[in-house]
Amino acid sequence: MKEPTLLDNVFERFLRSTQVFRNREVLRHDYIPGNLPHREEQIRCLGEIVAPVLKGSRCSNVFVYGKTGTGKTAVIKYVLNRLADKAREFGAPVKICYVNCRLAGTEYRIYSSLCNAIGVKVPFTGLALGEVFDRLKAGLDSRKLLLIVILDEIDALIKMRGDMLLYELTRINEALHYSRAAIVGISNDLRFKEFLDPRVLSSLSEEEILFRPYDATELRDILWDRARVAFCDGVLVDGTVDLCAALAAAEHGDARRVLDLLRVAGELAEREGSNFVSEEHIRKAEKRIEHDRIVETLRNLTLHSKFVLCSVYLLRKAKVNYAITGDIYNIYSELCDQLELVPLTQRRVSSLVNELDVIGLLNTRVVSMGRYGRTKKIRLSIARSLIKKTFATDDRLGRLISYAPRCLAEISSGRS
DNA sequence: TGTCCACTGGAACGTACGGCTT
DNA sequence: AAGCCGTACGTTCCAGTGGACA
Repeated sequence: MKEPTLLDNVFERFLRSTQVFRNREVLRHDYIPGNLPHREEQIRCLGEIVAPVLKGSRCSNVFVYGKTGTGKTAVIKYVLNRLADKAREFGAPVKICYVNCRLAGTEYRIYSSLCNAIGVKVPFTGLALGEVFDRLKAGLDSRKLLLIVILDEIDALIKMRGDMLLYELTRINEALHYSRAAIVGISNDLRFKEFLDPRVLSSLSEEEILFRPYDATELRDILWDRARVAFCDGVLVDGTVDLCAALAAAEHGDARRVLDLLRVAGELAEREGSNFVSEEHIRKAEKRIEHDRIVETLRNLTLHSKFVLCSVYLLRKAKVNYAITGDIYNIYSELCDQLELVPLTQRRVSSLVNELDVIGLLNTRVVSMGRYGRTKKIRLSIARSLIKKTFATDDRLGRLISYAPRCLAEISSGRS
């Protein structure tokens, strides 16, 4: 008989523990529920816009915008899935193609997704953009289809590549004789319209639908809807759902975030072997999500940004109240020397400090110290322990975390 | 009131690289 | 395969800045 391993024990405990989730998939971002509370108006509006395709006419282009987690993608997928069902029922030649522009990345890949959706084969690469577009038009016309193209995160594409693709797509019907295409553009950025050519804008925005953020009451309804399916009966203690909703409402009414919060809280309860999810679990989940976000951000920094952050860390460790650009640059250069790397210029390091400020790892403020010049006061805005823990696992940075810079004594004598 | 410090941050430019295009 | 192009990353240069200090 084999001895049970550590992992066997983990699995055993999991299987024996009381069940928290009935169906945790319901809490994932990509799950499309059968009911979308507080989006009835948008559903009806989009439904009315796309309905003409059931009678063989082209529908208007639609421009949908709203912040992340306001239900744009879910509503559109929901409505167009239903439309596709109805179209099959009535034998209408409708084809729907969903493309996430940010994930697709290039115009070529977007065209090639559209080609694949209507059954036109194109190589992964190698063709001129114009050629792929021509094949799309030819393929579309020969199949006599009503194509609805959903371009999600369209703002990401425009910012990266300009609006050429949208210009071509909004004019595609001029080149078609037997088919018609309509575009549903989805944008997270409300100012995105400013980037568009007026001709593209007027064509794309034949109809517009706005998704405003959910408030706490609406988030609570959404959450209850999902929670009833996701969790076993009696698992959610009174007040947990309300707390989740309140926390997320305070941060721009993002429904995705609230679902994450509840899922992670449930997982924490599950691991503890608890048979209910309490407010305590929600608080822990919030900390866990924030912790994971910071660790992920730290890991993904470039080497030099890590060095800059490490310099601020070392200053803070030496009890220096605040750092200024010059100090940080001195320590940073010393760290580079240690690893035999050529340091970047102070100008560049100053930009890196700004970037670290923008992503919330540093807190900076431009100050004038009179005769002693104008500079920037820089502080850490995350816990020192988090940096230590994350960088300790890195070969090179692990050494630097415990390094004592020579210039530190001079700095700390002047400013502790 | 003018000087001076220690930068800030904009602009122009160079280089490397990945991916598109022919 | 090779050229082209856009982008990211970085450098160099420099005008501008706010307040202590003489």
